[in-house]
Amino acid sequence: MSAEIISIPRPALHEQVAHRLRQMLVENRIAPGAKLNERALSDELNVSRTPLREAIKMLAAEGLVELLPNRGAIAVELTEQDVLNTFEVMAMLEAQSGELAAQRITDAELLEIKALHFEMLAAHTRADLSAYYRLNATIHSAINAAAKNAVLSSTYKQVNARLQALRFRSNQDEDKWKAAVNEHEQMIHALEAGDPQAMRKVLLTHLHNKRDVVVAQLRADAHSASSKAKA
Amino acid sequence: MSAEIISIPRPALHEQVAHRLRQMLVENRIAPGAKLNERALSDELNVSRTPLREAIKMLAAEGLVELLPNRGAIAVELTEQDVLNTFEVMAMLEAQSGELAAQRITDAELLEIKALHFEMLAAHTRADLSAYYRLNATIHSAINAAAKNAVLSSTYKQVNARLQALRFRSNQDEDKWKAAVNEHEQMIHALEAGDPQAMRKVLLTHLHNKRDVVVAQLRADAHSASSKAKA
DNA sequence: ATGCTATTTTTTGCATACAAAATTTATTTG
DNA sequence: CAAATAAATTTTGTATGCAAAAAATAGCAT
Repeated sequence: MSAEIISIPRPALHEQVAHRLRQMLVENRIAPGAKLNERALSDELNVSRTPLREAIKMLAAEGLVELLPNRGAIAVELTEQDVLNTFEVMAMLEAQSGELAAQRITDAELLEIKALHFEMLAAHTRADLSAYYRLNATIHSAINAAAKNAVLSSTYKQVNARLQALRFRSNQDEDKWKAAVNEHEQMIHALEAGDPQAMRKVLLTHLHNKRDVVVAQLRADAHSASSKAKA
Repeated sequence: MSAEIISIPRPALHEQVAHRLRQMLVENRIAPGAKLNERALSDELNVSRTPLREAIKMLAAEGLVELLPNRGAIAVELTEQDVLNTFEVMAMLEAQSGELAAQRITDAELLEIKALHFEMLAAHTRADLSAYYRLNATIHSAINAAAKNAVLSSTYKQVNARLQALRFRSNQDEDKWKAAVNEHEQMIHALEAGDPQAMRKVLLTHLHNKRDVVVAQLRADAHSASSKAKA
């Protein structure tokens, strides 16, 4: 019997475009509230408007852009209340993921999370912010994957995506960072111990703190923006 | 100052089409696993393929259809494991909604939920299954709305949509129904008492039971299908 | 008949064309 | 000069056309 021939055809254009648009949104190359001009984007991405529009519709369903009838799409602009609401949901998704992961994680998965944790410490030591955030996100994804629930994972990814644009800029101070690292270590202990409730608790704390950092940053940004406007 | 002129333009075609496709999927007019033929659908819905394809992309992002590269889209077919995973997420979303609702519900919202509850009893008494399911869904949506978290609501709606096609058929027996009604009454008490933990608990039980009903139905269907195939 | 290959047909994916709506610019009027 | 209005431009929304891929059919060999 021949092995299944898995052709890996490059993803469809609308998928590629959706991917690139997500990146642009997360990296704030498209600012919150900014219009997504179809002609400009199709020029920039070298595709026709058809797959571009299909991608935009997907992002709208994901909650990353807002569709204005006859006026195209804009990047979502989260109010502080939106951010709080989103964190309320994220906290619950992470708590549940952690709880399930503590019950279902395999040894290999746990080892990988430990390894990622050290890599994250390395990135922080090198002051490589980009790598640090990437590894942090990867660790949380790994915990999620360990929960062995695809619906939970996809829901998590989708809600989390809305916050990525914010966290990309949020720069926490040394104390907050130490607390975060401590919480990550507690997570690893809880996973090792197979203690779902401990896992839930530390993740709720972790998300709570993350929320506070992001909201503080948000307020600082809003303030500097308004004083800039005055000047 | 003139009042804001709110033109209520009929929604864009791709929205209408998405809505109708969702309905068709929920009502099993498009069976799980069935192909969504673009030409056939655009004929049936009297639209060109462009808005149809945009709608399909939205449904894909919502998890209602699956996109097969170069082979179009099919209605998602949930395995039993998928159903269990989905209920695991739904239970958590409902539990959290209920917990928040118990803290945030207004008197008016509570009264409306009570009214809906009696309407549901009426529908059941008349053996009006369709109205019964609709009212049941409306009550759960109302609890959700009372949680005052738009992100939670939209997430809830999206995950719930995947189960609608299943529940549409699931016919519970009298005992199960009495238990469900009892749980609904407990919910109302918990909301009145403003008791988040009681609310969480009863909703977890409620979803647990719903899951069992649906899974049992699913297994019965699978069995009758396979014995039919044999004959 | 069965399995394989070639040909036709269908279907999807993408680009383009056209119509309708919104936005911008120009013009007019007080 | 400001406000209002009208014309021009841009932008979105939808339909259609064409190419590539997949599916179905037909033909052929064993």
